[in-house]
Amino acid sequence: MIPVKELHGLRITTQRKTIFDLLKNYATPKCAEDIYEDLPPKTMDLSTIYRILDAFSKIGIVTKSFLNNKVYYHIATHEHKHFLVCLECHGTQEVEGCPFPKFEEKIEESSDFKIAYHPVEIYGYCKKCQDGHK
Amino acid sequence: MIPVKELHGLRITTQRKTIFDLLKNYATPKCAEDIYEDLPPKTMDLSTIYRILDAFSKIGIVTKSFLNNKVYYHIATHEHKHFLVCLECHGTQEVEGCPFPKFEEKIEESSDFKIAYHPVEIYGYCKKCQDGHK
DNA sequence: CTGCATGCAAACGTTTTGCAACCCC
DNA sequence: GGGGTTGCAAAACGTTTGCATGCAG
Repeated sequence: MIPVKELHGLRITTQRKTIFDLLKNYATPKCAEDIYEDLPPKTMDLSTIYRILDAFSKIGIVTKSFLNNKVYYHIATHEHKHFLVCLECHGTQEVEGCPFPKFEEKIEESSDFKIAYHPVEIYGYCKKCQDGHK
Repeated sequence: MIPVKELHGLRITTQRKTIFDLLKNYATPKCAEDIYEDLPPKTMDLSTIYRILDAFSKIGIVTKSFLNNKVYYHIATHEHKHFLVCLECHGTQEVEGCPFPKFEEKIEESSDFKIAYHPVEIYGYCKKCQDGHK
Protein backbone atom coordinates (compact mmCIF):
# COMPACT_ATOMS: atom_id res chain seq x y z
CA MET A 1 0.00 0.00 0.00
CA ILE A 2 1.20 3.51 -0.76
CA PRO A 3 1.97 5.42 2.43
CA VAL A 4 -0.01 8.64 2.84
CA LYS A 5 3.18 10.58 3.40
CA GLU A 6 4.41 10.01 -0.10
CA LEU A 7 2.16 12.09 -2.23
CA HIS A 8 4.75 12.66 -4.94
CA GLY A 9 5.27 16.30 -4.17
CA LEU A 10 1.62 17.06 -3.50
CA ARG A 11 0.89 18.86 -0.27
CA ILE A 12 -0.72 16.72 2.36
CA THR A 13 -3.93 18.49 3.24
CA THR A 14 -6.85 17.40 5.38
CA GLN A 15 -8.96 16.95 2.27
CA ARG A 16 -6.41 14.81 0.47
CA LYS A 17 -5.93 12.58 3.48
CA THR A 18 -9.68 12.19 3.80
CA ILE A 19 -10.09 11.19 0.15
CA PHE A 20 -7.13 8.87 0.29
CA ASP A 21 -8.48 7.06 3.34
CA LEU A 22 -11.88 6.68 1.72
CA LEU A 23 -10.39 5.32 -1.49
CA LYS A 24 -8.36 2.77 0.45
CA ASN A 25 -11.50 1.28 1.90
CA TYR A 26 -13.57 1.02 -1.27
CA ALA A 27 -13.77 -2.46 -2.72
CA THR A 28 -15.02 -1.21 -6.09
CA PRO A 29 -14.50 1.87 -8.31
CA LYS A 30 -16.44 4.96 -7.28
CA CYS A 31 -17.34 8.21 -9.02
CA ALA A 32 -16.83 11.70 -7.57
CA GLU A 33 -20.46 11.99 -6.54
CA ASP A 34 -20.33 8.67 -4.66
CA ILE A 35 -17.37 9.92 -2.69
CA TYR A 36 -19.03 13.27 -2.05
CA GLU A 37 -22.08 11.55 -0.61
CA ASP A 38 -20.01 9.25 1.56
CA LEU A 39 -18.61 12.28 3.35
CA PRO A 40 -20.44 14.17 6.08
CA PRO A 41 -22.12 17.29 4.65
CA LYS A 42 -19.83 20.30 4.17
CA THR A 43 -16.68 18.20 4.49
CA MET A 44 -15.39 19.55 1.22
CA ASP A 45 -16.55 20.89 -2.10
CA LEU A 46 -17.30 18.57 -4.99
CA SER A 47 -14.86 20.47 -7.19
CA THR A 48 -12.15 19.81 -4.64
CA ILE A 49 -12.87 16.11 -4.90
CA TYR A 50 -12.50 16.32 -8.66
CA ARG A 51 -9.22 18.17 -8.34
CA ILE A 52 -7.87 15.69 -5.81
CA LEU A 53 -8.90 12.67 -7.87
CA ASP A 54 -7.32 14.23 -10.90
CA ALA A 55 -4.10 14.89 -9.01
CA PHE A 56 -4.10 11.34 -7.63
CA SER A 57 -4.59 9.83 -11.05
CA LYS A 58 -1.77 11.97 -12.47
CA ILE A 59 0.68 10.58 -9.92
CA GLY A 60 -0.65 7.11 -10.47
CA ILE A 61 -2.27 6.24 -7.18
CA VAL A 62 -5.75 5.94 -8.64
CA THR A 63 -6.96 4.54 -11.95
CA LYS A 64 -9.79 5.98 -14.01
CA SER A 65 -12.54 4.14 -15.83
CA PHE A 66 -15.83 5.10 -17.42
CA LEU A 67 -19.44 4.02 -17.20
CA ASN A 68 -22.61 5.85 -18.04
CA ASN A 69 -20.80 9.04 -18.97
CA LYS A 70 -19.16 9.22 -15.61
CA VAL A 71 -15.61 8.71 -14.47
CA TYR A 72 -14.94 6.06 -11.86
CA TYR A 73 -11.85 6.08 -9.70
CA HIS A 74 -10.17 3.20 -7.95
CA ILE A 75 -7.09 3.02 -5.82
CA ALA A 76 -4.13 1.50 -7.63
CA THR A 77 -2.95 -1.18 -5.30
CA HIS A 78 -0.10 -3.46 -6.27
CA GLU A 79 -2.64 -6.22 -6.50
CA HIS A 80 -4.21 -5.41 -9.82
CA LYS A 81 -7.93 -6.07 -9.94
CA HIS A 82 -10.70 -6.35 -12.48
CA PHE A 83 -14.41 -5.78 -12.10
CA LEU A 84 -17.58 -6.99 -13.68
CA VAL A 85 -19.97 -4.09 -14.16
CA CYS A 86 -23.67 -4.64 -14.78
CA LEU A 87 -25.03 -2.46 -17.56
CA GLU A 88 -28.51 -2.67 -16.05
CA CYS A 89 -28.18 -2.03 -12.32
CA HIS A 90 -24.59 -0.69 -12.39
CA GLY A 91 -23.61 -3.13 -9.69
CA THR A 92 -19.94 -4.04 -9.55
CA GLN A 93 -18.23 -7.24 -8.51
CA GLU A 94 -14.61 -8.12 -8.27
CA VAL A 95 -13.09 -10.82 -10.39
CA GLU A 96 -9.84 -12.66 -9.96
CA GLY A 97 -6.86 -12.52 -12.22
CA CYS A 98 -5.80 -10.24 -15.03
CA PRO A 99 -5.67 -11.35 -18.63
CA PHE A 100 -3.38 -8.61 -19.76
CA PRO A 101 0.18 -8.92 -18.46
CA LYS A 102 1.68 -11.06 -21.22
CA PHE A 103 -0.28 -9.22 -23.84
CA GLU A 104 1.06 -5.89 -22.66
CA GLU A 105 4.65 -7.06 -22.78
CA LYS A 106 4.13 -8.12 -26.33
CA ILE A 107 2.63 -4.77 -27.26
CA GLU A 108 5.41 -2.75 -25.71
CA GLU A 109 7.96 -4.88 -27.51
CA SER A 110 6.39 -4.71 -30.92
CA SER A 111 5.34 -1.06 -30.92
CA ASP A 112 6.78 2.09 -29.41
CA PHE A 113 3.79 2.51 -27.19
CA LYS A 114 4.34 2.95 -23.45
CA ILE A 115 1.33 1.51 -21.65
CA ALA A 116 0.04 3.52 -18.72
CA TYR A 117 -2.94 1.41 -17.78
CA HIS A 118 -5.69 -0.70 -19.22
CA PRO A 119 -9.34 -0.74 -18.32
CA VAL A 120 -10.25 -2.77 -15.29
CA GLU A 121 -13.86 -3.29 -16.18
CA ILE A 122 -15.80 -5.84 -18.15
CA TYR A 123 -19.39 -5.05 -19.03
CA GLY A 124 -22.40 -7.30 -19.05
CA TYR A 125 -25.39 -8.35 -17.01
CA CYS A 126 -25.38 -9.75 -13.51
CA LYS A 127 -27.45 -12.72 -12.48
CA LYS A 128 -30.49 -10.79 -11.39
CA CYS A 129 -30.53 -8.49 -14.44
CA GLN A 130 -30.08 -11.16 -17.08
CA ASP A 131 -33.74 -11.52 -17.95
CA GLY A 132 -34.45 -9.68 -21.15
CA HIS A 133 -30.84 -9.76 -22.31
CA LYS A 134 -29.72 -12.81 -24.16
CA MET B 1 -19.69 -7.50 -42.66
CA ILE B 2 -23.25 -6.71 -41.70
CA PRO B 3 -25.41 -5.90 -44.73
CA VAL B 4 -27.05 -2.47 -44.62
CA LYS B 5 -30.39 -4.02 -45.31
CA GLU B 6 -30.50 -5.84 -42.02
CA LEU B 7 -30.99 -3.14 -39.47
CA HIS B 8 -32.77 -5.39 -37.02
CA GLY B 9 -36.13 -3.78 -37.46
CA LEU B 10 -34.81 -0.24 -37.66
CA ARG B 11 -36.05 1.82 -40.58
CA ILE B 12 -33.45 2.39 -43.24
CA THR B 13 -33.18 6.14 -43.56
CA THR B 14 -30.74 8.31 -45.45
CA GLN B 15 -29.14 9.36 -42.18
CA ARG B 16 -28.69 5.82 -40.94
CA LYS B 17 -27.15 4.70 -44.18
CA THR B 18 -24.79 7.66 -44.11
CA ILE B 19 -23.63 6.91 -40.58
CA PHE B 20 -23.30 3.22 -41.29
CA ASP B 21 -21.12 3.86 -44.33
CA LEU B 22 -18.93 6.24 -42.41
CA LEU B 23 -18.49 3.79 -39.55
CA LYS B 24 -17.51 1.05 -41.95
CA ASN B 25 -14.60 3.10 -43.18
CA TYR B 26 -13.18 4.21 -39.87
CA ALA B 27 -10.10 2.30 -38.80
CA THR B 28 -10.39 3.51 -35.20
CA PRO B 29 -13.18 4.37 -32.73
CA LYS B 30 -14.77 7.79 -33.19
CA CYS B 31 -16.97 9.97 -31.02
CA ALA B 32 -20.20 11.62 -32.14
CA GLU B 33 -18.52 14.96 -32.69
CA ASP B 34 -15.85 13.38 -34.92
CA ILE B 35 -18.55 11.89 -37.07
CA TYR B 36 -20.48 15.15 -37.16
CA GLU B 37 -17.41 16.98 -38.40
CA ASP B 38 -16.66 14.37 -41.03
CA LEU B 39 -20.01 15.10 -42.66
CA PRO B 40 -20.67 18.04 -44.96
CA PRO B 41 -22.32 20.87 -43.01
CA LYS B 42 -26.08 20.50 -42.50
CA THR B 43 -26.05 16.81 -43.39
CA MET B 44 -27.81 15.96 -40.17
CA ASP B 45 -28.22 17.11 -36.61
CA LEU B 46 -25.78 16.07 -33.91
CA SER B 47 -28.65 14.73 -31.82
CA THR B 48 -29.63 12.49 -34.72
CA ILE B 49 -26.11 11.09 -34.75
CA TYR B 50 -26.38 10.32 -31.06
CA ARG B 51 -29.73 8.62 -31.56
CA ILE B 52 -28.44 6.57 -34.46
CA LEU B 53 -25.29 5.50 -32.62
CA ASP B 54 -27.38 4.56 -29.65
CA ALA B 55 -29.72 2.51 -31.81
CA PHE B 56 -26.78 0.84 -33.54
CA SER B 57 -25.15 -0.08 -30.27
CA LYS B 58 -28.42 -1.49 -28.96
CA ILE B 59 -28.66 -3.88 -31.88
CA GLY B 60 -25.00 -4.70 -31.56
CA ILE B 61 -23.50 -3.33 -34.75
CA VAL B 62 -21.31 -0.83 -32.93
CA THR B 63 -19.36 -1.05 -29.68
CA LYS B 64 -18.97 1.75 -27.21
CA SER B 65 -15.85 2.76 -25.33
CA PHE B 66 -14.85 5.76 -23.29
CA LEU B 67 -12.03 8.27 -23.27
CA ASN B 68 -11.79 11.75 -21.87
CA ASN B 69 -15.39 11.85 -20.75
CA LYS B 70 -16.58 11.02 -24.21
CA VAL B 71 -18.14 7.96 -25.76
CA TYR B 72 -16.33 6.39 -28.72
CA TYR B 73 -18.08 4.17 -31.20
CA HIS B 74 -16.61 1.52 -33.43
CA ILE B 75 -18.21 -0.84 -35.87
CA ALA B 76 -18.48 -4.36 -34.53
CA THR B 77 -16.86 -6.48 -37.17
CA HIS B 78 -16.45 -10.18 -36.65
CA GLU B 79 -12.74 -9.56 -36.31
CA HIS B 80 -12.45 -8.25 -32.82
CA LYS B 81 -9.91 -5.47 -32.47
CA HIS B 82 -8.06 -3.59 -29.78
CA PHE B 83 -6.57 -0.13 -29.81
CA LEU B 84 -3.76 1.75 -28.17
CA VAL B 85 -4.90 5.22 -27.17
CA CYS B 86 -2.46 8.00 -26.37
CA LEU B 87 -3.41 9.94 -23.26
CA GLU B 88 -1.50 12.95 -24.51
CA CYS B 89 -2.49 13.45 -28.14
CA HIS B 90 -5.51 11.11 -28.18
CA GLY B 91 -4.11 9.36 -31.20
CA THR B 92 -5.28 5.81 -31.72
CA GLN B 93 -3.54 2.83 -33.27
CA GLU B 94 -4.72 -0.66 -33.86
CA VAL B 95 -3.11 -3.62 -32.21
CA GLU B 96 -3.32 -7.28 -33.07
CA GLY B 97 -4.89 -9.99 -31.02
CA CYS B 98 -7.23 -10.04 -28.06
CA PRO B 99 -6.11 -11.11 -24.63
CA PHE B 100 -9.58 -11.73 -23.32
CA PRO B 101 -11.27 -14.77 -24.87
CA LYS B 102 -10.09 -17.47 -22.48
CA PHE B 103 -10.44 -15.16 -19.55
CA GLU B 104 -14.04 -14.44 -20.40
CA GLU B 105 -14.95 -18.09 -20.62
CA LYS B 106 -13.53 -18.61 -17.17
CA ILE B 107 -15.51 -15.70 -15.78
CA GLU B 108 -18.80 -16.83 -17.25
CA GLU B 109 -18.22 -20.29 -15.88
CA SER B 110 -17.28 -19.27 -12.37
CA SER B 111 -19.81 -16.48 -11.88
CA ASP B 112 -23.33 -15.91 -13.11
CA PHE B 113 -22.25 -12.89 -15.05
CA LYS B 114 -23.15 -12.66 -18.74
CA ILE B 115 -20.47 -10.64 -20.49
CA ALA B 116 -21.71 -8.16 -23.07
CA TYR B 117 -18.42 -6.63 -24.09
CA HIS B 118 -15.08 -5.65 -22.74
CA PRO B 119 -13.14 -2.49 -23.40
CA VAL B 120 -11.11 -2.45 -26.55
CA GLU B 121 -8.70 0.21 -25.49
CA ILE B 122 -5.39 0.29 -23.72
CA TYR B 123 -4.09 3.64 -22.50
CA GLY B 124 -0.61 5.02 -22.56
CA TYR B 125 1.73 7.26 -24.47
CA CYS B 126 2.65 6.96 -28.10
CA LYS B 127 6.18 7.32 -29.34
CA LYS B 128 6.06 11.03 -29.99
CA CYS B 129 4.36 11.86 -26.68
CA GLN B 130 6.56 9.78 -24.41
CA ASP B 131 8.85 12.60 -23.32
CA GLY B 132 7.86 13.73 -19.86
CA HIS B 133 6.10 10.50 -19.01
CA LYS B 134 8.19 7.73 -17.55
C1' DC C 1 -51.93 6.57 -43.61
C1' DT C 2 -49.53 5.47 -39.44
C1' DG C 3 -45.85 5.54 -36.55
C1' DC C 4 -41.06 5.74 -36.32
C1' DA C 5 -37.30 9.11 -37.30
C1' DT C 6 -35.52 13.72 -37.58
C1' DG C 7 -34.37 18.81 -36.68
C1' DC C 8 -34.31 22.27 -33.60
C1' DA C 9 -33.83 24.20 -29.23
C1' DA C 10 -33.69 23.72 -24.66
C1' DA C 11 -32.49 20.98 -20.60
C1' DC C 12 -29.59 17.85 -18.22
C1' DG C 13 -25.76 16.01 -15.31
C1' DT C 14 -20.97 15.71 -14.94
C1' DT C 15 -16.80 17.98 -14.93
C1' DT C 16 -13.93 22.17 -15.29
C1' DT C 17 -12.62 26.83 -14.35
C1' DG C 18 -11.78 31.82 -12.38
C1' DC C 19 -10.93 34.07 -8.49
C1' DA C 20 -10.40 35.37 -3.76
C1' DA C 21 -9.43 33.40 0.70
C1' DC C 22 -6.83 29.98 3.01
C1' DC C 23 -3.15 27.14 4.94
C1' DC C 24 0.76 23.77 4.36
C1' DC C 25 5.65 23.80 4.03
C1' DG D 1 5.66 34.57 3.70
C1' DG D 2 4.71 32.47 -0.62
C1' DG D 3 2.79 29.30 -3.60
C1' DG D 4 0.05 25.47 -3.83
C1' DT D 5 -4.86 24.34 -2.41
C1' DT D 6 -9.60 25.18 -1.40
C1' DG D 7 -14.57 26.92 -1.60
C1' DC D 8 -17.87 29.05 -4.12
C1' DA D 9 -20.21 30.19 -8.17
C1' DA D 10 -20.50 30.08 -12.79
C1' DA D 11 -19.34 28.15 -17.08
C1' DA D 12 -18.30 24.44 -20.19
C1' DC D 13 -18.90 20.17 -22.09
C1' DG D 14 -20.94 15.96 -23.95
C1' DT D 15 -25.28 14.05 -24.15
C1' DT D 16 -30.36 13.64 -23.75
C1' DT D 17 -35.06 15.10 -24.35
C1' DG D 18 -39.72 17.34 -25.89
C1' DC D 19 -42.18 18.51 -29.51
C1' DA D 20 -43.65 19.58 -34.09
C1' DT D 21 -42.59 18.12 -38.75
C1' DG D 22 -41.16 14.66 -42.12
C1' DC D 23 -40.77 10.40 -44.31
C1' DA D 24 -40.32 5.10 -44.60
C1' DG D 25 -43.07 1.12 -44.83
